[in-house]
Formats: sequence, C-alpha cells, structure tokens
Amino acid sequence: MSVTKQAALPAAARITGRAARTKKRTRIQVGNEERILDAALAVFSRYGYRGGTIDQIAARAGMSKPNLLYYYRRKKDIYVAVLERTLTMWLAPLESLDAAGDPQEEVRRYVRRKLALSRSHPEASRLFLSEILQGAPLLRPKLEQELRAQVRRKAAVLQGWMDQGRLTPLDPVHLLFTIWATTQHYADFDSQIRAVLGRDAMTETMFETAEATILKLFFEGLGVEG
Amino acid sequence: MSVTKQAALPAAARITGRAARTKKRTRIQVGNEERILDAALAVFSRYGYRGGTIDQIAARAGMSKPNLLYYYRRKKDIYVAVLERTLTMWLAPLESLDAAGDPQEEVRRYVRRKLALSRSHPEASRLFLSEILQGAPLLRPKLEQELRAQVRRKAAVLQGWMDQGRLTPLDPVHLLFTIWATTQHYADFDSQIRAVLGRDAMTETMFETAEATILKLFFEGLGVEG
DNA sequence: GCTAATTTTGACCGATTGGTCAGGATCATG
DNA sequence: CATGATCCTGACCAATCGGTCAAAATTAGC
Repeated sequence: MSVTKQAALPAAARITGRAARTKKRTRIQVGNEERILDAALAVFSRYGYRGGTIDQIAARAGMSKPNLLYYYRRKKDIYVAVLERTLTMWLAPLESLDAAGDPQEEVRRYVRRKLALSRSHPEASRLFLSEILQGAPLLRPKLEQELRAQVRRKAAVLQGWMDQGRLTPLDPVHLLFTIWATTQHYADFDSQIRAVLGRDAMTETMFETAEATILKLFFEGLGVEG
Repeated sequence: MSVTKQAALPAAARITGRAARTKKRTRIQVGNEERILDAALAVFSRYGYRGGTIDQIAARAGMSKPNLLYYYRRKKDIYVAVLERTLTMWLAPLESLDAAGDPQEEVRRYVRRKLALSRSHPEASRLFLSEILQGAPLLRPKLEQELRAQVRRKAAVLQGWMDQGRLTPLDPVHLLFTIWATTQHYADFDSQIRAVLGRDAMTETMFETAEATILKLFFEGLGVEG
C-alpha cells in the first residue's frame, strides 16, 4: 500500500478493496468512493447495518456489486467509513462551546448549531442513532473515550456558569442530553413530524419555529408569575 | 377462523398461522404468542424489521422456526403485531392531558408519565423509533390520522392555557415535540447515556435527576435576572 | 497509437433467510 | 385408556445475501 497515498486521505475515505493497491489515487477512485459513501449513508441510516444490503448501496451508487467491492472489501468496511465520516462532524458543535463566552449566548449558539446540523445532515443524525439503537457496537470505544471526555469538559464549563449564577443551576450533563434530544429530534423523527405537520413540513420556517420554541422554552421556561 | 375466538382477542395478539384456525384458543397459544412477541420486541427494537430475523426471534422465544411460523404466518405479521401492541401504550399519556387541570401540573404529570414509560419500556420506545427511521412504512396511516388528531386536540388545550397567560406562550406542537424528544431520549439513546455516565447508569436515581433537570429547565428556564 | 495499469462485470459460490410440509409427539376430553 | 385435536420439528426449498474471479473494457501516460 502506498504510504504517501493513504496517509494523505481523510480517514473516512479509507478504501480497503483492490483499488487501495493502485500506485496512485485516481480521479475515478475519488468520485466512486464519495458516491459509495453517500449511497451507504442513505441505506444504512434507514435500515441499519444489518438491514441494509450491498446490492442496495451499489444500485444507489449506480454501479455493480463487484465494482463496489473493488473499492471497499467488505460491507463492514463501508459502514465504518461512513460512520467515521459523520462522527467528526458530530463532535464539533459541542467542542466549540467557549468558557470565555457569554453563557446564555454560548448555549443559544450551541442549540442553533445543532439544529442546523439536523437540518443540513438529517441522514447523518439517523445513521448515528441507528448505531446507538444497535447497542453502539462500533462507536462504543469512541463514545466512552472521546465523547465522555468532551462531555466532562463542557459540563464543567456549564457548571462554572451555574455556580456564578449566570445560568439556572441544574444538572449540566442532563442539560446536554436535553439539548441533543430536542435538536436531533428534527432529523431523527422526520417521518413523525411530517405525519403531524404534513408531508412538506421540513421547511426553513418550520426550523425557525423549532429554534424559537426551543430557545424560549430553555431560557424562559413555561412557568409564569401569578 | 372462529369469529368469537379472534374477536375476543386484543388486536396485538392476532395470530395468523395455522394456530389461528383451532377451535378454541388454548393455554399453549396464549403462552407462545406472548413469548414470540416479547422476543420480537427485543430483536426488532435493536435491528429493525429488515435486520431482525425469524431465526433470532425463534431462538430468543425458545422454539423452532417452523413452530414460530405455526403461530405467525409471516415475518411481517409478527412485526405488525408487536408494533400495534406498543402503539396503544404510546398514545395513552398524551390522551390523559386534561384541559380542566392545572396547566403546569398537567404538563409536569405528562413529562413524568413519558419518562416513566421510557424507563419501564425502553425497547418499545426503540421499536417505535426504528419504524420511524425506516420512514414509518407501517405506522404512517395511524400517525397521520390518530396521532395527528390527538396532537391537534392537545395543542389546542396548551394554546388555550397560553392564551390565558397560564403558560409561557410558544408553539404548542413544538412543545410536544420537545417533551417527546427529551423523555424518549432516555430510552432511545440508552447506549450513549451509558457511554457518558457509565455502564450501570440507568438507575432510579439517574431517572430522578433527569426528571428534575427537565422539569426545572422547562418551567424555570436557564435565564436568570441580572 | 501503443502499452501498462486500472476499472468493470457476468457468472458463480457458499451461507443465510423466509417459508413449507408430512408425520410424529403431546395434549385435551370423555 | 382411546381418540381427535393441537403442537412441534427435521428435512427441505427457492430466493437473497456477502463476496470471488477471470477476462474484457477503459483509462492514463508517453
């Protein structure tokens, strides 16, 4: 395997089939890998790892099954690649929570970024959730290490703000769970939202209403003086 | 098929195999159907309809595959039965929201009931979500009719309370989405919560903290005067 | 245009999956 | 205890699935 070739690639695009052993990375490889991973995202996010098939992915990528396997040697390799491609994207918003920032503004910004991700990458959200539903067999090490460490760091930031009386004191980890839940809901429960609000519900306006509702609820609460 | 026999059964237990044609419903049938549906819930909630197999369900139910098919003729029949069995449970908490009650207390009660469901029936929550991730092919008619109608009725109740100044005015449908998201999170994202909080995280104490956090956030909000 | 490298595919394989069936085992009833 | 009904299963089937391979087609570079 060409060290300089593979080393230069984003991790998510690490191919494992015969195509990995060519002397140079070619433009055909670049295009096909992206098509394969896009198709895999669509299939796995809907049917999970076990329910999705190589035939489905190949058909959706517009190539034959043996051709797809020329790039990724095994079904699991495709799954790992597409999952890793979305994971970095997933950790970024929380990573950007800034201890030096204004507490309320930082939390608002975080909620907005998460909602924007749900809007722009709903399939990635559903793929992540599909992996969680299956017990997180592949993601578990990363969740227990990277995510857990990140949550601890950022929970400490939130706790500090609460201790200073700049945010209502409550459990910071559960607060993060709540933010994830409400924002990812708009990707994960797409079908239910459409059932309730109508088939064409996922509009910019709907997301704006969602953002307004979540932020108002989170910052003002339902309680009224009286 | 014996009309009096089938008519007396809960819909969710409607068997479709040869066992459905016996003269009387027997104690063996009662026991096996429950075992099959329990096993199906465990398998389908993890792997989805396509990813779960009849072999897995049979093994988990402690019977052979042909024996399982003696009760439910097709894989889809099993899936429909187990899904329908959980759906009634799913609509009940919202149905109980009482327009004549105290607004804040009614919402608190609803949140508590939903969290209790997540705690007592996490697999049912995950099964429901798995169906949603697949585009709700089976549930769609019910979601578009029963759920939509229910949401509209209860959103009107919430809107009435907001118009009277008894709850902070915001979008009632999105409020319901937020309540669903946050409470179901504790069932659906089980594996991620364990990764962050530890393998034995799903304790009574954790759920109490979740409840306290969600209710405080929802009723007081994060904002503090200053 | 030629040649080497890369890409592609139809045919195929073994394993798995959903499902069937005849006949034996067990249960229920009188 | 006998008999009819119900329950259960080993063997089997066709289709699907993950994956292989030799050879043809295409591409890239000179």
